[in-house]
Amino acid sequence: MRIATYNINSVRLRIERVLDLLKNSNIDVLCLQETKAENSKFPESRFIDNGYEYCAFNGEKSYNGVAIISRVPLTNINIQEFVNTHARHISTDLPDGTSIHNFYIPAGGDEPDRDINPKFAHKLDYVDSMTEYFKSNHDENSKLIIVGDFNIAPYEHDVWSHKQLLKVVSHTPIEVEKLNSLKESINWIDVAREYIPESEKLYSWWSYRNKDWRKSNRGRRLDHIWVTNPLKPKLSKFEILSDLRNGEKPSDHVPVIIELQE
DNA sequence: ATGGTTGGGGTCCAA
Repeated sequence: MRIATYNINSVRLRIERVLDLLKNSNIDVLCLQETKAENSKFPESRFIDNGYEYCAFNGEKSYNGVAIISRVPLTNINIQEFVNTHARHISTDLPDGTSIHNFYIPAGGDEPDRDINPKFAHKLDYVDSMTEYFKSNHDENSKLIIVGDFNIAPYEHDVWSHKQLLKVVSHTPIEVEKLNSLKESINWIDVAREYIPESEKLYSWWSYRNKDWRKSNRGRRLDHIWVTNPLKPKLSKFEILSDLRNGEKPSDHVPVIIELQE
């Protein structure tokens, strides 16, 4: 079973790119963020026509939006609201009973101060609300996967310069602390760092504002896949498709993939 | 210290 997460920054603009990913990387379940399409405009038929019969989506006009695209049946599709009504979450069960939660955590604006920046306050409250949700509704012995654009790069080597980003939203100590509490809620395992040591630079996002993303390589690891302990022995592969930052009209994020043995 | 780019929808907001 191959599961991917990808912040696509408009599913309609990049539908061909997404279909290529599904085909070329043999994906079973794809979780998208920033679809930027209300549900009536979600290109569901394009996925169905390409062998992905099961689509669950939660969108809104212009902003946010998440979706799960699958070639295996999805059951118990559920949408939770955290803090407000933004379309930032969707979850489903897979045939083997594993539940998967797909999140688009708020970016948080520019100023890392909750008293003067409501977007930053929203981000911190959002992560707190996720922590409460998992603590009260789930436990570490269930088969659970959480994926998405978390908009937080927790470790020193999850950003290109720890020192220069300490006061930049996505890598501030308060955000990292909130993310750590979420991680501890039901003892989540950060799959990326099971495969690639914390001492190694690892990114999933590069800003559009750098002329040559590869040359400047000012990246951040904002996209995550975490699993609970019962799934740990089933993990068989981890990939970040950095090459997809290239080509015509790329997203600023790249796909992150895990493989689980059946 | 500043500005750099992109997408959606509509002449600006969010990332």
